[in-house]
Amino acid sequence: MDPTQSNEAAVPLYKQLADTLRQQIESGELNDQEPLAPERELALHYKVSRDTVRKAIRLLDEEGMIYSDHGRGTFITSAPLRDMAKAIGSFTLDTLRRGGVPGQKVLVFEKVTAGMAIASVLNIKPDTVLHHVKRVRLIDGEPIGIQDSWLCLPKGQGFSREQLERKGSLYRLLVEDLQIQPSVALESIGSILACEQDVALLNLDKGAPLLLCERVTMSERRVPIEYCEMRYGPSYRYKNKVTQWGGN
Amino acid sequence: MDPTQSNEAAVPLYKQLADTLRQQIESGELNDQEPLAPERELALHYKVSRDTVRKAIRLLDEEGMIYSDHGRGTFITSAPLRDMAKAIGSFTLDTLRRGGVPGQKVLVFEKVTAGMAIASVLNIKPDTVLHHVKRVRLIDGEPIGIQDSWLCLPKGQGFSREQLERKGSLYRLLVEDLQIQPSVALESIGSILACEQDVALLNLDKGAPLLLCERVTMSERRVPIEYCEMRYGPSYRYKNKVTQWGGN
DNA sequence: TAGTGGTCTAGACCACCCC
DNA sequence: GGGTGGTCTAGACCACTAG
Repeated sequence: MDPTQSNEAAVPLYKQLADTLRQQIESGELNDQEPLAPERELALHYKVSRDTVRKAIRLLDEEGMIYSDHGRGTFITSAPLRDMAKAIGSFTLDTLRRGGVPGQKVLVFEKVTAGMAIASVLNIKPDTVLHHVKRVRLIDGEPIGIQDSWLCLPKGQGFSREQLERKGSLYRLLVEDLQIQPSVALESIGSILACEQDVALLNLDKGAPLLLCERVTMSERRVPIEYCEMRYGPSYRYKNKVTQWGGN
Repeated sequence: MDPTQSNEAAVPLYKQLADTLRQQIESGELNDQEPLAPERELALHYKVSRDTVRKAIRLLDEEGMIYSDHGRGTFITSAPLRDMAKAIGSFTLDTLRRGGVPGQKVLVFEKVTAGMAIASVLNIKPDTVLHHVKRVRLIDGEPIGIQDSWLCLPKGQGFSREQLERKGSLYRLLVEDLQIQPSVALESIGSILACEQDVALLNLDKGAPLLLCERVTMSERRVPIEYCEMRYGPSYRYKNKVTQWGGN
């Protein structure tokens, strides 16, 4: 627990501590709704300052692993709730959690120039060259949804169809191969009737209702990097966590 | 900027500072994508520690108002993105932002005993008494969605139909009248065909696709307080912000 | 009243970006 | 090299909860 020595990796102390605690929780060393050790005690035990402990706790809180009650203690979220929180934002993890095998079939892989609509949401000039990828998402080989992605990558960066098919996940390709870390995405979600192509690709009945999700993904500098349209059949459920309360 | 004196309200310093900065941004004193003053400078100017400044900045970051870049500075999110972030999680705010007038029509207001399904998601014993409220949501008087809520309130607490109709918002009723602050909600979102009742209430065509959103809302102590089923017609778009990346 | 989390401070050093 | 945000510390006091 010392990032100055062995500055290999150089993971911050509070992240190391969070990893340690996360592992303890997931391995069942600590039971649901049981209190964690008090912050001061953890600080003493791991030989870090209380502030560092608090940062680790905050991280785990944001992940939905634990929560703090003023004056009472810090408690472990119940296992069902933890599982649900983990499934959020990840087709792959959610599928695995339900015991399914995630997959994809790449239908279209091309470079295109941005039209007005996409240029507008990505905040770029029309006719900028984009990567366009159209995929069918599979669970246990069954088609579940269609994803149309338009990516605006930094000049000189790109990837091949084979690279994407090997990774199996566009997100992992961005992070691992292109060093691009998505930080925030804004989504607009609605319903729509399946068109003929949707019916054919997803193996649905005519007139089936679809979940339509449009997403703009931004890098850490809040530069839009991807616009994505997703269509899911009625059997898929999108998971979400709400933490902002404006006054519904 | 001193909570020890005039301990009226006793709003923490970093929240006061966040309010100040938020107001400056919204009033246009600072322009989009312009850098904020450096943290050390803000600390000096407002006579607080740098750590307090950082807490305020973190708060505004979570709200989507600003973002920080290591080594470069802290910048103001562009206005369109700020607006979109503000609309999240709030039917009322989103509607107002689009220039509409939000409304509601209460269809059902009753006390019921929990069935097995609802008892399970709310983590309570079956036959516990719940408030059941069914409403149609309106924009400019037009029906947009149907919401079915089951509320599990602390013993002795309750509210009347008139109270709800006066507030116009179940959320505000919880916070202002019952001192219950929602902290996290987990949602499962999918699509479904409108049934006969949906068609009639929302004034849709037969076979219209609906957005179905099921939500469990929890209090600050992670006690489930509400289960809600929402059905929206194709004209409504649900807004969402994604900040967790597990590996899509 | 004792114990917990929440806020605040002052100062230090590191990591990153850009000139 | 100079300026920025990111991490870390040690200690103080406040606010809330529970026995």
